[in-house]
Amino acid sequence: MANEKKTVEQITNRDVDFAQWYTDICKKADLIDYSSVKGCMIIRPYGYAIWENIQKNLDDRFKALGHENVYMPMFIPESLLNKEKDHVEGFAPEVAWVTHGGEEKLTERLCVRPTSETLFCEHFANIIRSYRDLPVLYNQWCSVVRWEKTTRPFLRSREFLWQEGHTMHETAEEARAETVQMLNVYADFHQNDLAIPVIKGVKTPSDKFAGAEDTYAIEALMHDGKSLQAATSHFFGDGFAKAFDITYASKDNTLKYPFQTSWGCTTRMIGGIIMTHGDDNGLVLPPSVAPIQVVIIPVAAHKPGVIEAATALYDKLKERFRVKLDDSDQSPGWKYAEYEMKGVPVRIEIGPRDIEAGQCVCVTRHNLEKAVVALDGIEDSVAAKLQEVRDGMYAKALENREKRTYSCRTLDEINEALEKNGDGFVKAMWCGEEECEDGVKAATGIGSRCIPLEQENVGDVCVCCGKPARHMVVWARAY
RNA sequence: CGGGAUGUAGCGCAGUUGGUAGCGCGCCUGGUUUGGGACCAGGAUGUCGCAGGUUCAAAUCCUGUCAUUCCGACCA
Repeated sequence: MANEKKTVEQITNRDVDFAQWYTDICKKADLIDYSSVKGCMIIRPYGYAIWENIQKNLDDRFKALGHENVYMPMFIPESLLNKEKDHVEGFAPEVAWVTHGGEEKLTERLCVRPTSETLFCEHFANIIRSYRDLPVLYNQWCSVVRWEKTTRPFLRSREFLWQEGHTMHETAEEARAETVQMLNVYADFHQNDLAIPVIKGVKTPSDKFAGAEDTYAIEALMHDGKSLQAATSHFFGDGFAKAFDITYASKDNTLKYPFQTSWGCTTRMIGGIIMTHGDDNGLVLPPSVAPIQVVIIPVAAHKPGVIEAATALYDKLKERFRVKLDDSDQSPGWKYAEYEMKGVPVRIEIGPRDIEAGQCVCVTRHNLEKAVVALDGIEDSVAAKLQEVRDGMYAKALENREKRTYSCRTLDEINEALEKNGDGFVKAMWCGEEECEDGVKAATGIGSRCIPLEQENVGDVCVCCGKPARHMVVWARAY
């Protein structure tokens, strides 16, 4: 009986069917539910709470750097979307159109924003007059719509939540510095808060954002060896400014075009958390964004003093941590499994034996190790445990990435490495020609992810054509 | 967008040659339990994804459609 029950609630083994495992976690950890429209997911309270924590953390970081939040409309008139040529070409195939208002056909159809560059540009043209108006440092939290063909929860949904920063600067240098600064914010957030190691790099020209001069990105390697673009930061130069006629009077009293950036990250990061840290027991959440950082489970709760001790513990911890006391009448074993599925970083068990001894049992989610901890000074012990979880998670993720990173000099070496060790990051040299980028993809199935900012010399010639190499590129299969 | 698979109770599934729907878990009530998904007894829950069609009769056969999922091509 017990076995049957376990089977019903169990998730697919991660290493047996990674895709199915991922989907199971999304549903069983109560992160999402499906709606009746393809690719549009319902983010449930537990999933949304993760997003809120991500938002809070990043929003504080943005504001500390002088950015202000704004809100733009969700509709873009077709003529406005069409103003920048590369931009339209990039997004037109995947926008959703509004053609009617009530029963009446609109004279001009409106697209549901797939991104808001055009709206920001239209607005910037109206508000930027003088060099004194610069820089403009805006950000917006909203949802955007892209009519994807293949959809997956968090990783690729037709509507997704994100943040898009849009800034305007006097000089190209200043805008470029902003672009890199924000890339670093994302990288720091991923590594320190999400415990996800990332590679910072520049996209190859074929992989740039539609309308950007340079696209920077951070790439993270998931447990199955596929890469996830976790955030992007774009340097626009003055291309959009020219297309939208945004000018300002400079100090020398001449009209100039400002330089622009945009940068964003999405609910996709939640998918990244799942695929980087999750295991066969379910989700594993980084303490920094976990809706519940500590769960307290009273054991033998009916025995005198147990609930009182658990409540006292809860009161002690709640000032410093997001803590939950589960005093429901489920069995302790059920609760252990439940909060493991939900990825709660630290679990505290407290029963009669512990109370007697003035201690509790502390279990860290990422390695399921149990430790006996004194109730005296428990706040600091829990803080240390949470740090231990974050560090352990990072180390584990980094170890997986190192294990799956291959330096290759030839296409054959790439195929051999992937064949032998499975998917991962391939470091290989590139001449800079798009034909060779395509050539690598055709010969090995992996694509260029980015040109890392930190370059290494893996060889002197292009892995594809053998001509002199210009960059070391990281290649991988991607989500 | 192409190829495969799947839609029956909240979840996992069964349902034979067409005859009007069942099992396990969960849920509710009562009791006993409680240190790794407890046990006993009783109870409630369904337009069989949706729309057409064939038939005296459709969960079952046919057509269409929507959604989920996997594999490719495209994209955060």
